[in-house]
Amino acid sequence: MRLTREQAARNREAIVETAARVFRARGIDGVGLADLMKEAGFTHGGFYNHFESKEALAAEACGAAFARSVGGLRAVLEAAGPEAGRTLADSLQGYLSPRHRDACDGGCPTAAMVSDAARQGEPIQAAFADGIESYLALLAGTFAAGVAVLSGIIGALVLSRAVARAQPALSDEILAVGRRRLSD
Amino acid sequence: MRLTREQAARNREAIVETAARVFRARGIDGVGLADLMKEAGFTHGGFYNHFESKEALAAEACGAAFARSVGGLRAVLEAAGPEAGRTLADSLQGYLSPRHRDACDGGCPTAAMVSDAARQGEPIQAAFADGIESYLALLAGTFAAGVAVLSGIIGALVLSRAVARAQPALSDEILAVGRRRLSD
DNA sequence: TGTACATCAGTGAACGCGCGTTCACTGATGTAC
DNA sequence: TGTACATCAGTGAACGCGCGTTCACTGATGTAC
Repeated sequence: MRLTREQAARNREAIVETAARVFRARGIDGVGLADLMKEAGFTHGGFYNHFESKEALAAEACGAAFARSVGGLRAVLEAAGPEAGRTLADSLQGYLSPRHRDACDGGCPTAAMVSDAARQGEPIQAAFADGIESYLALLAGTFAAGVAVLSGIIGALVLSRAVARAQPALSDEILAVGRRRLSD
Repeated sequence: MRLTREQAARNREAIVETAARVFRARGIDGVGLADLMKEAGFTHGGFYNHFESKEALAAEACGAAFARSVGGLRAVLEAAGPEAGRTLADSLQGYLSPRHRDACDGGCPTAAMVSDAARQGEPIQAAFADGIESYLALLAGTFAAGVAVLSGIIGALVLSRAVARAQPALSDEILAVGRRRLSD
């Protein structure tokens, strides 16, 4: 049953991508390795052929989620690739859209996992710190301006998600106010 | 071993208060009922004498945490009780202090549990919605102004917590920028 | 007011289940000759 | 280039453990007479 090195690497990557998705949707502690491996198309026994521990995978998955997310923002700013027509303003409006609110698994890793991150150890928080620093550097000219924008949109998004099931109208209003503030 | 009604009510309250504390610190899914009951001073078998399920307790504990938190803010605004000397500005500065960042268990329940809340069902999100609406109503004259203030401070606090263990200096800077913005 | 009994908040053991992790095994790939 | 063997990414069962929840039991409180 031994696979080619290329296939093994592809399988490993599939596990990381799956983890990046399900950890955002259900939380790092909310997903078991058996479930995760099944979702990636494997049995769970093989997990330790690729990763030292669940925490190691989680750190890598957070890193991958941030890399993709930061890459998307960078593409918009450079007006390159498939994002050529989009502006930063479009991206920020999209960030505070009901669509993004309702799709944690492909969205901003910070918004999806902040309170998890606060309880995790150094390896996972390091992935967050790298990602957040990249955002801050890209978002505005100064550190302070970056913090202002990032805190505002993340705060509004997490608030809207925290009340979405109980008070959908309140959730929508919070997003709408956030979007309106961005265009000032 | 039957207790007086008063004692039973006090014990129940102790469980709720303990839950409000440990759920904020370690997450709702991060604490088991056995641990929680032990911390409150009981064996875990008696849990179901007081609550229908862990989720029911969690909803009540979130409600209690919000009630205390909102009550504190209201006391400041009315300049009443032991908070008579504090201003709203003091409170907001304190919200973005390293002290509040490092003490999830007694602090703002929204900041401590937002990403948990996003994954929970209606009963828990209802407690969040009530709490957040109270904050919005108290914080500023208009709904939009309330959303702006609340998103900004919650966003900054959760960001600072997510990177605190990996990059303490970055965490401090995020808080400092947040505080500076408040005094503009 | 005093007695007899039902109530119920505790205790502690147990339930089935899923968790992260380990392990013996398989068999095609990769390597050494 | 062909053959023999070591490597290792898979499989599937098992490990001890803690989870939420249930239950039989205890004995002081609360209630009915």
